Amino acid sequence: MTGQKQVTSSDVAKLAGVSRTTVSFVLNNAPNAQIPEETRQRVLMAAQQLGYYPNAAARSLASQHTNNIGVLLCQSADRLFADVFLMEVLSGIHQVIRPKGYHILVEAVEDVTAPDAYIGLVRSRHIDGLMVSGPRADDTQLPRIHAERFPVVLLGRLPNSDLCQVDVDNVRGARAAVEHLLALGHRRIAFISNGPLVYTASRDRLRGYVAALTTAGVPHDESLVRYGNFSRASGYAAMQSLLELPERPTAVFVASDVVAFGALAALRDAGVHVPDEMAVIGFDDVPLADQVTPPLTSLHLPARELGQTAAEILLKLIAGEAITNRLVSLDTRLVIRESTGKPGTLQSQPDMAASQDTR
Amino acid sequence: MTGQKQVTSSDVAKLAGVSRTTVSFVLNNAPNAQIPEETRQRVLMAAQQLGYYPNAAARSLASQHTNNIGVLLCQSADRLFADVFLMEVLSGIHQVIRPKGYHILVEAVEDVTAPDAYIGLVRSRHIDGLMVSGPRADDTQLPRIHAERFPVVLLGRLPNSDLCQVDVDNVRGARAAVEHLLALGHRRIAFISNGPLVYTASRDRLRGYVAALTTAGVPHDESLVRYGNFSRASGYAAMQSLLELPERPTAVFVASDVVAFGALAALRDAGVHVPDEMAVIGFDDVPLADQVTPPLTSLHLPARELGQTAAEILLKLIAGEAITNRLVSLDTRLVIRESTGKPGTLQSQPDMAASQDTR
DNA sequence: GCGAGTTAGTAACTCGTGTCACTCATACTA
DNA sequence: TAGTATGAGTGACACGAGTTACTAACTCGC
Repeated sequence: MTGQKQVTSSDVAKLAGVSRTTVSFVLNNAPNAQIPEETRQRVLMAAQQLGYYPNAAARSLASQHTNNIGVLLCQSADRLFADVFLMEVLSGIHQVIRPKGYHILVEAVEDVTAPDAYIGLVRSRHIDGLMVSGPRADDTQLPRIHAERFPVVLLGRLPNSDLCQVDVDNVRGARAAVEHLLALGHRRIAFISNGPLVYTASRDRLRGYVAALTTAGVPHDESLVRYGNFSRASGYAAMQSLLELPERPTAVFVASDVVAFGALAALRDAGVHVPDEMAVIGFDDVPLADQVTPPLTSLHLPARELGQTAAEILLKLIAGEAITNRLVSLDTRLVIRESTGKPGTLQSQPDMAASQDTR
Repeated sequence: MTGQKQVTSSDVAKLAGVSRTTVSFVLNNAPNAQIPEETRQRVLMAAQQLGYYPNAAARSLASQHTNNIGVLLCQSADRLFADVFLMEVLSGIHQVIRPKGYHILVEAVEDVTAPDAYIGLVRSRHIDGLMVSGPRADDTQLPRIHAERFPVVLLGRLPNSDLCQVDVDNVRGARAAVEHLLALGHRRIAFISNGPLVYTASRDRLRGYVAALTTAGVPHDESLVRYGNFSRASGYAAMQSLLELPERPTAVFVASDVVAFGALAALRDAGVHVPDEMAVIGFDDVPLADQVTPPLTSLHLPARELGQTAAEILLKLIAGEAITNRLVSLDTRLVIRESTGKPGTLQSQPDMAASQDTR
């Protein structure tokens, strides 16, 4: 297609006056072969001069590895948020993987349950390892691939699986959120979930909420719990419903920033002042969480770090190393803004590794 | 690494009782070879039964194409926005490319000016074509790759280049924004750029602003122009400066939503009501443009369509087809929200293909 | 029954690199 | 001097598929 004749290792060998084998040894720093510095330099010069780049396909064919890792995106319901989140994750993966000479093959799949959704990627030896973002329990290919001992790391939780998994510690994050509200003096704290409880993340965030209350000796009032569905609208509705309660909560933990935006809108429309009449804390710390009125206190997801650690694990798996810790949980970071009260106005009681927003 | 023995076409041939050549012919639907249906079925069954997937490397080596296309991200200054935007673009590319059997190799590069930044991807025949997002004029590899007649499509503008380019029509978009304000009756309209004028996009948006005013016979007042730098803070400062003018504008076109968020904050802090005392219109229509107070009227960037058209062009280039239109401009779409006034309250004068926000 | 034309299928070469096993000097040892 | 290391480098095969040029068998017309 390009019309350009490819420079091969034979050309380099010819120019350097050595055999092709020697060229290969020099360029790959073969540990066994002894090559005198003088020859080495001659080969390197020749390669440089000709602008030689080894053919990737030939190299893969011979060496049995591609230096590609696959990133499979099974986009979940919260698209909007997933977008920006995933780009950060990708960036983290890239950061770790590039210095080792790997490339990223991105694959999005609409229907993971299709029998041929992505197994071809693995079987055709397109990639050396696979990263699955948003794994699903009804994915039948994952077990098969795992059974073939193909390196796989999941970004997200998949219960009852012994695959390597990297995820955010949703329970601890939710706990931290509620503890922050408790530390500010709130006792009547409501909860709006990010999504339905079929999602592990939603379940875990609810669990963290309950746990924090229990630990603090605050009774868990079921009537203060509402469910969102990842959308702004669901947050609006949930908050409206909470406002109709005979005894209003003084604070609400919304397990998703986007849903929290809806809640904020509902509060504004109802003329309820945030944070004086109602403190609001979100989750995810989406990029524009500090742009709304009032700027939203939230829990920052370590997206880049998720990508990095997952990539490190995957590289180990590819190298055949043993993984000691198959379930990694990364901590969220509490970012305090104005929606929970101006810092310092109330009792400021540093409960966790909380950081002021410095964007 | 995986320990699993790969199924080869020889295995399939053996099982089907034919030669390897026949297997290849059947599986690739070779147009020349005549294969009776009965044999065809036998081969297909055998392949199916063994779970045969052709080895990608071997296939690439023999056929001289990889079925991979590279997407190079040269992240620009407006990172925050780029993230979500790029994911949309990727999605569009994927949509077009996947059905044709192509995969996406994502590569981010921090320093494009490095002599070896990404040319290896091309030279090593890792990919069949390249898409460059955010191309830069000081990129020295691009001309070299182009000279080798390697298929390349740019996402963005690169003046003085005969490479294929797909971009948003920033001039027309800006024009539409200002025309909307004019149609609402505004005459004193300020401008805040998204970034410094070294960026083509910034220059074009300014040009569109001036063009719209000129066409409408409104004199262009230089004192109403301010420059942002992609950040919220720059928008805040720019708007403050505009508010200090002896004769305030009644509307402002901010050539970036993020910068516009800053402007909105400045207006709120100054107690200026939007849109009654000051109409504000943004550009980009970032996902949370409808989440701020008041929801921001903006121009929607067709991110997915950008990816799609770029992908279509790249596929044509790879196939060796001639490209008639090397400079494609996609139109933005005016999304009217509350920051320019409730629709219908003033004279509603449909100026362009404006659509109500239906998110 | 014979050449021409078609059908069905294959042997053998190619793609470019990695790597094992082996050679040929030269240097060192006893 | 014979024998053995060691250093420097190569020949040849493997990797798995695409593809060209060819053959063998079979059909048809006369």
